[in-house]
Amino acid sequence: MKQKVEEKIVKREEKWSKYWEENRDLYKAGGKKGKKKYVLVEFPYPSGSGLHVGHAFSFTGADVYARFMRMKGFDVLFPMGWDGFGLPTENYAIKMKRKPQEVTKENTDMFRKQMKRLAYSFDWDREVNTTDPSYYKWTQWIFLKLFEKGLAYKKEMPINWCPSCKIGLANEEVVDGKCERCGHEVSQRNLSQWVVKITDYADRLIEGLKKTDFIEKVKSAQINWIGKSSGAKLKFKLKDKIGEIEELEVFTTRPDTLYGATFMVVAPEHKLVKALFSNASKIASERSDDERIDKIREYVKQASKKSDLERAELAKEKTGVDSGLMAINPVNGQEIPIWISDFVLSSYGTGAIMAVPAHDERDFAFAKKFGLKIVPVIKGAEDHDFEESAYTEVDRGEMINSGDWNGLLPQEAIKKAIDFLKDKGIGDRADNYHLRDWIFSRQHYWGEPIPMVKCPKCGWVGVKEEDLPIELPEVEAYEPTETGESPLAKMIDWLKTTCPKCGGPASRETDTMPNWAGSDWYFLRYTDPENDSQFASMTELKKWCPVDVYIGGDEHNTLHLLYSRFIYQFLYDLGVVPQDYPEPYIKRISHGVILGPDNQRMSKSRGNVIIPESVTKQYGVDVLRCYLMFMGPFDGVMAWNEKTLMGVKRFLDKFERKVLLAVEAIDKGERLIEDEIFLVKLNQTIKGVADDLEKFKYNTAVAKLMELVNVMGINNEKLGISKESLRAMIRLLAPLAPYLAEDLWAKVGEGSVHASSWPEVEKRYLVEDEIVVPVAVNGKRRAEIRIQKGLAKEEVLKRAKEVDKIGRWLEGKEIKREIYVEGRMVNLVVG
RNA sequence: GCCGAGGUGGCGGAAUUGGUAUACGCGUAGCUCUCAAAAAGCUAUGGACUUUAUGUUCGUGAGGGUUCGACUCCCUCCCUCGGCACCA
Repeated sequence: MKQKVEEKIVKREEKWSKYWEENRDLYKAGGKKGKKKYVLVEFPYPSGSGLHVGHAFSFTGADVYARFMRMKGFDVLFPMGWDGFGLPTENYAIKMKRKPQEVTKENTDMFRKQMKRLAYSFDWDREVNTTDPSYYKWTQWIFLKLFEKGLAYKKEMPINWCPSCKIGLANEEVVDGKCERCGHEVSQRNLSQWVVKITDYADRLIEGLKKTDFIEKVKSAQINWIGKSSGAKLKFKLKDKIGEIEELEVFTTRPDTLYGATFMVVAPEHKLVKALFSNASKIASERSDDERIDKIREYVKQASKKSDLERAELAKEKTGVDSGLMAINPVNGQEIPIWISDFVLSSYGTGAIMAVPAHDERDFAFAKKFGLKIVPVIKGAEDHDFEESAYTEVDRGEMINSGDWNGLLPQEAIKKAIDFLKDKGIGDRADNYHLRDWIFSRQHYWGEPIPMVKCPKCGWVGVKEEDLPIELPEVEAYEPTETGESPLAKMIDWLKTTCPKCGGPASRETDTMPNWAGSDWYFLRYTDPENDSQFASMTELKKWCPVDVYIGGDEHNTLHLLYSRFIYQFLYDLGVVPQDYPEPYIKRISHGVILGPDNQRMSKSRGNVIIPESVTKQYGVDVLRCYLMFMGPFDGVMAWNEKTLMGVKRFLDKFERKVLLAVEAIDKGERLIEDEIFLVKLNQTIKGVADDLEKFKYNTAVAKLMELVNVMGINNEKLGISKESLRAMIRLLAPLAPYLAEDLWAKVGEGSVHASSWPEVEKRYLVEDEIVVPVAVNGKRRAEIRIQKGLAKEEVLKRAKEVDKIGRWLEGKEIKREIYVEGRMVNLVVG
C-alpha cells in the first residue's frame, strides 16, 4: 500500500531546500574560524539510473559526520564530484548514438539534484568532474611525470583481454579468470601497453600503512595484496651450458632447506626452455634425444593454451616434463634434474624454483608423480611417512642432513645460508611481491588520452606540458575494435602530430587511461578546483591535506586505495604535495552494504531494488536518513526492513509532536516546572550522541535520541521544557534529520540550525544526586540500594547489609570480603 | 592453507577501563480510543521452575582458566563472513 508523504513534509522539504540553496555559505569550506577537517566520501560514477540506496547510505553517513563536525566548530571541507569516465556511459552512447559528454552531463545533473534533495551538505562550489578537460589536464600531467621519472614504460606483453568489452584489463580487474565488469572469461593477448611501476613503491605502500589510522581489515587487505615475502635469490650452475645460459636463478623463502633441494622446476615460458629449443639440433646430436625435445615442445604448447583459470583449476594434478638438463646444488655438489611445469609461474620471482619435496606440498606432489628424490632436512621429519604427504612443520625443528648447518634452528640456518651464498657470490637475501606493475592502457574512447607521442626517430616522447590537456576529439564511432586498437586510432587528423623533441612527423598514443587514473588524486583537486596553473596550489594543499576521514566501500579497499596512495607517494617524492605527512588519508572508514528485503544483494533481475527517491516520496528525506543510520552498525551488512523504517518514522513524528507541544506551552506563557529527569537525560544525550557520532556509531546515536524522546512525559500532557532545552535537543537531531530540525529550530532559534553549534553539556546534570547501586552476594546481583552520590564506602556497605533481601543471603554465613566500586556496585563475598 | 572480522532474545542489534547482560527498534500479547478497522497511545515481553515472589535457577558459539565479579582478559576447539591463494 503506497501512501503519499504528507503535504506538510513536501512543503517543508521544498522550503528548506530553497533556503539552503540561497544560503550556500552554510556549507562553504574555508574562511571559518575553527581547525580544518577534511571529510571525504568516495565520489560516484554517475550512471544513468540515478542514486541507489548504497549511495544514499554512504553519503548520509558522511554528511552526518560533516554536519556534526561543523557544529563542533571545525572548518569542514566536504566536497563532491563525478568519476565520469567509464564503459557504461560509452556503451550507452554507442547504443543511443549520442556523445558520451552529453550523457555524462545529463547524469551528473540528475545526481546533483537528487543529492541536494537528500540534504547533503556538500560544498558545491568545489565540484569536480574527471571528464572535464580542465581536470584531466592534470591527470595527464601526472602521467607525464611518471614517464619522466621512469615509472611509466611501454611494453609488449600478454595482457588479460576481455573479448566482450574488447578491452585490456589490469590483473586486478580479473576475478577468478573472469572480467570483473561483465563476467566474461578473459583470454591472453599480446599488446603493446603502457605500464606503471607501482612495484617500485611496494615497500613504501606497506610501510606507509603504519602511519595511518585505517581499520585493520583495510590494512591487512592491502598487505595481502602486495604480498611481500622475504628470502633469498640464488643461482644454480648448470651441468652443461645451454646456448649462452650457464646458470639458473631461483627465489626461495627458505634458503635453509637448500640441502633438501633435489630438483628444479622452470615455467614453460622460461628463457631456459626457449634456449633449449634454439639449441635443439645440437642437443639432439650430442645426446640423440630429439624425442624428448618433441615432448617438451608439445607440453609447452599445451600449457600456453591454458588460461590462468584453467591452470589454477587443474592445480590438483601436477603436470610436467623433464628438460633433460641438470643443475648443481651449490651446497653439496649434487646433480639435480631440471623439470618444466606450469605450476611454476613465469610472472613471479624468477620463473624458476628449487624444489624441496620433503617440506613443500606442491614440490612433494610433483616429486611423487614423477618419482623424484625426497630428502628431509628438518628434525621431526625422520618419523614422517613420506608416502602420503610432505612434512610441513618447518618453523621449529632443527636442521638435519644439512652438513654443518645441522642442529641450527631455521632462522639461524637462513642467516647461515645467506652468508654462504654471499661468500660464494651466487646469491643474496631478496624480497618478492605478489603485486605486479600496473597496466595503464585501455583501448577505449571514453577515458583520458595518454599524452604521449611516438616519433620514428626519438621513440616515445611525452607531449609538452603547455600543450595539455590533450583533449578527446569528437569521433564518429565509439565502438572499440576487434584489433585491440582504441577508436581514436581511426582519427587520422588527431593522430598526426609532430614530435615534441625533434619536430618531425609523429603520431599520438591512441590508448586511454584506466578508470582509476582520474580517481587517484581527485581529493587533491577539491582543495583548489579552479586552479589553472597547478593541479592545486601548495597553499590550499597545506590548508586541507591530509584527508582526515575517507569513507568508502570495501570494494575499493585494495585497488583504488592502493593506486591512490601510490600516486600520492609519488607526488610526495616530486615535492608537489605537503611534506609533513607522507600518506593521503589519515583514517579510512568502510561503510556497509544494504541488502534487499529478501536478504539478497539488490539487483534489477531479482526485483529487490530499493530506490531512495521512492522511499523519500513515501516517507520524506528525514525518515530515510535516520532509518539508514539506525539500521545497524555503519560498516555492517544489513537487510532493508520496512517495519523498522516505520519505527523510525514514529520516532520522528513523536519528536516533532512533543517539541511542538512544549513550544505551545511556552508560547502560552504557561509556567511549568522543568522535569529533572528530563534534564539529566538531555545532558547525557548531548554527551552520548556526540561520542557516538565521533565514532560513526550512528545506530546508537539514533537510539539515544529515541530514549530522550521517550522520557519526555506521557503523550499530550503539558510538557514543562525550557526553550533552552528545546534548542539543545533540536540541535542534536540536526545532523541526522536536517529538514525537521530546521523546521523546529525556526520556532525557537535564530538563523539556520545548521549554522549553530553543538550544545554544551551542563555537567551538574550529568551525574544524578541519587544513584542506584546494585548489591551482589558472591557476584550475583541480589538487590539494589539508592544512595546519595559520593557516600562513603563504609556507609554504603552498611546500608547494603541492612537490606532485607541481602540479609537472607548473609544469614549464618561469614562475610569474607566486602567490595565497593565507587558508584558502580557492591559485592559481598560469603563462605 | 595464510591474513582479517565476527558468533549476544523470535529478529536487527546495545553494553566506557572487567562491575545491574539484552539499551533502542521490530515482532508478539493484552489494554485504551473507535460502531468497526486503520492510525495513535499505554502495559508486558530471554528460557525454565513454583511457592506467582522484594522468588529460585539457567543463560552472551563449545570446553577449560584467571578474578570478589567475565559478553569483555588467557588457553583449546567449533562455526560464519571478508581478503589473498600452485606466489616457491
